Amino acid sequence: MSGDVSEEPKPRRRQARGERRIAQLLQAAARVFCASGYTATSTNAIAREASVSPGTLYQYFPNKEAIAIELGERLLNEMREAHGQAFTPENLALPLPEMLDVVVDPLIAFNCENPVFLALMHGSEVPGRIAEEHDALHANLLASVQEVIGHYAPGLSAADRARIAGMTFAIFKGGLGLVLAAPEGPERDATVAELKTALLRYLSPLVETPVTTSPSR
Amino acid sequence: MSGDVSEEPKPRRRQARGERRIAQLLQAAARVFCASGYTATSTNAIAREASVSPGTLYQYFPNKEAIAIELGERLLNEMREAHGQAFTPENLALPLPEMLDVVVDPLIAFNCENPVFLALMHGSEVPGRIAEEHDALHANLLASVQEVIGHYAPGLSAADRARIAGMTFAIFKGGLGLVLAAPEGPERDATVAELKTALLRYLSPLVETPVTTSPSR
Amino acid sequence: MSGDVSEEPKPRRRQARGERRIAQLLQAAARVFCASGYTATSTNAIAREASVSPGTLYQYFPNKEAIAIELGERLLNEMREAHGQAFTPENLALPLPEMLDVVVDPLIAFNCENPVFLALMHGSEVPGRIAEEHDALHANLLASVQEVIGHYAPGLSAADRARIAGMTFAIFKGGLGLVLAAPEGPERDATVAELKTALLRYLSPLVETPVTTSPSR
Amino acid sequence: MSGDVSEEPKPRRRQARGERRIAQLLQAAARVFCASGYTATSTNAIAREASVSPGTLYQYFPNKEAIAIELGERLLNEMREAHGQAFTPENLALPLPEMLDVVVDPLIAFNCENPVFLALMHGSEVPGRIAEEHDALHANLLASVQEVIGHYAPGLSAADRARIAGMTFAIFKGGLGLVLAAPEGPERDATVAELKTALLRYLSPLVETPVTTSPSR
DNA sequence: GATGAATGAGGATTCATTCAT
DNA sequence: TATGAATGAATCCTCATTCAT
Repeated sequence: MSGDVSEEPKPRRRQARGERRIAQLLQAAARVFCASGYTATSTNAIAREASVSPGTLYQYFPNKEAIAIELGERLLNEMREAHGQAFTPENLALPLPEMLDVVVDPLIAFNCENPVFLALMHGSEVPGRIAEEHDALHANLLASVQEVIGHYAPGLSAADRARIAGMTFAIFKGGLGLVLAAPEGPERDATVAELKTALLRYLSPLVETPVTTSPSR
Repeated sequence: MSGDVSEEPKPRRRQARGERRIAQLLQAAARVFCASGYTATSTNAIAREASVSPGTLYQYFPNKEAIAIELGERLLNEMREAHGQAFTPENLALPLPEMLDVVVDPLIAFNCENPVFLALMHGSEVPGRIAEEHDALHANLLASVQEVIGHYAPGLSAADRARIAGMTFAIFKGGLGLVLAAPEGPERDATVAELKTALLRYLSPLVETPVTTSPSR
Repeated sequence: MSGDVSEEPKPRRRQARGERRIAQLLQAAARVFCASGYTATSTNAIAREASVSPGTLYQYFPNKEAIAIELGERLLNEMREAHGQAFTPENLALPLPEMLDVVVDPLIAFNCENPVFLALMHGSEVPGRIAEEHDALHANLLASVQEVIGHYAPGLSAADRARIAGMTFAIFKGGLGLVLAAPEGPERDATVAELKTALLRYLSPLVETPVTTSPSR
Repeated sequence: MSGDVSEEPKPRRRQARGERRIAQLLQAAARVFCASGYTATSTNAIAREASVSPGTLYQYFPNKEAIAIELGERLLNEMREAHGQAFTPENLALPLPEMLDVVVDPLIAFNCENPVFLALMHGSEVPGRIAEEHDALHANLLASVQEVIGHYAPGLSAADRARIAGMTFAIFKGGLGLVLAAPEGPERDATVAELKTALLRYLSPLVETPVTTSPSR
């Protein structure tokens, strides 16, 4: 790991160059996916957007699907790195409204800067069925939501938790779409606030507090 | 020449045949849209599914867009005819929870029988931007939601009402996706219940009643 | 021819009806050929222009080619009937300039009223090779020109006469195109005059007169 | 990095290959246009004739029109390069008969070697109307003819010159068709001679010479 | 006869993917 | 590695022609 210095420089440079190419291609893909949707995006268009030849694209990705998968993974990691502290024990100890602020705001911010994220999750657009390339992303995020739900409502059955997490995630995705569609500025802010309101209203009753007024469930 | 009976049969039959063909094509299109998504669906695939030659398809529709539009319109009308009584004055006079039962259940039932409906609304998959062919459908439904919202919360500003209607519709669409993804049976029923819960929790605080039970906002 | 009256009425009517249909179709074809050219014209377009179903068209003509052929033949006959007296012995006895007036003017007039004629002769547009459907028309007219040439210059060898007739006809067709392209009015008239001048200049030297003014050959 | 030799070969080769492909496609197009006429020619047929896939054709030309345009331009340039000296001051100073020899012969020779030229000018076959893709070619040549006419008959009004140039060009095109239709050998030669005769006879009277015998105009 | 629905091969064009350079 | 030319299957759509009514 430390020793063999003589042989590595070139590979490293190559790897570095390769990494740069990959990043370049993924960014281009992100832009084109956003502009045209995943299905309607052609690999040639991605290559063109990346100012690279189609051959080069295929040197790094076997096909369009692989690009979507890699892009999704990277975004997920990036999100985790940037805002992963959202799910720290301290945050999870916060009361629900505060937790939502701390967790949802950065999530939305991240998605505003990376609108592909939602594009990838809408994925192959077939409602109810999610294509392989977008599945991992989806499953991953859903798992996080489940975890949080489980934290705030530990008494739920696995099925209930899954269902509630699914609904929460669905609300979030739907609201996120509205947020991204709103023009930046007060309108978008209001939409964000509305989304948080919706989530709060949906989730509050689940939180087991000593004094619950409405046993709505 | 004598009675005006002799002339009608043929045109009528023709029209009937044409109507049947159109229906057949639209049903085929519905199936293929559901299976592959709107964008990825080819007109040839629709023709094949309808056991018809491509030329025949083009005798009735100038292009894929037109199929989507016609399909959307018909579904909308069908829905209105079947469950249009949902928005009767009597129903709008019901308390929110009952109204949701009366309105949402048939809507969901309709969508379970016509899953294209959601596929069409997800439309061209680019989040935030809705293609022409799906726009009308979307706008139409959104208008209905706005109306209902306005009915239950007449004091809202136009902007607020629009935002809330948008969020309500988004929640509905998201939940509907979950419902359609759930296998028929108790799981689907539970998902439907969950969706109604979500909508109820989101909308209850808007209802201006003297005595509000849950001061969640 | 005289007796059998009882059976004919119906067939006759039928034939009459058929003739009307055929005329209607040919007129429609003429219009469409003129507007789009022979090759680019579809049989469906002809049927539509004739306000008739494609099936009906094919009841009278086996294919597009047959339409062109029949149209050409009819035009030729019409032309002969209307202006066939052009080639009477008296006219052929006229001096060349007068003959040209008497022959060319009606020809051009006829073509101005029936611009398909030229469209059909340009035919399948492959220069030098003339498709079957337009060949007969061409050959027929060329034969007439040869006859006239032979009349005015009886001393020519068959080959010379054929060549000169070909060139004469080519000049006429070329000039006719210019005439049809010119807007009706003085410009068209001038073009007609120019065409006659060209023909006269080309043909004068062939006329064997004792005193030839221009020894250009 | 040291000499600028290392970088050029590839681009150059690429360009050379591209040029070769374009040339190959244009030659193939020329052959097919000649054989079937412009309208009836399909891009697939051109690709097949060029032993190339349809995709390759579309890498170089956006559509059939572009092929015709490029082909026309190249032929025009080629013609100008090969026989452009035709319109030198010296030639224009020649008496009409000699000028025709010097100008028409090479023109015809060029067209015999490139019969597409005429096919392109006959163009979209609708008499009187010339499609965009063939218009430039036509206009260009017509302008040349006008220039020459203007040189030999400077006293003409613009309208007269235009009309005479049009007629001259029409005669030339018509005669050229006959030439191309004639089998190579004495028959073709005779046809060429006949065409020159026709042009000479048509144009001679225009030439303002001190002693004109027949003021036919 | 007349209709117009139906066919299916064919045309223009695109695109994921491969390959020689 | 990088290029971009090349491929050919697949798309959308048209059209000559046929056929049931």
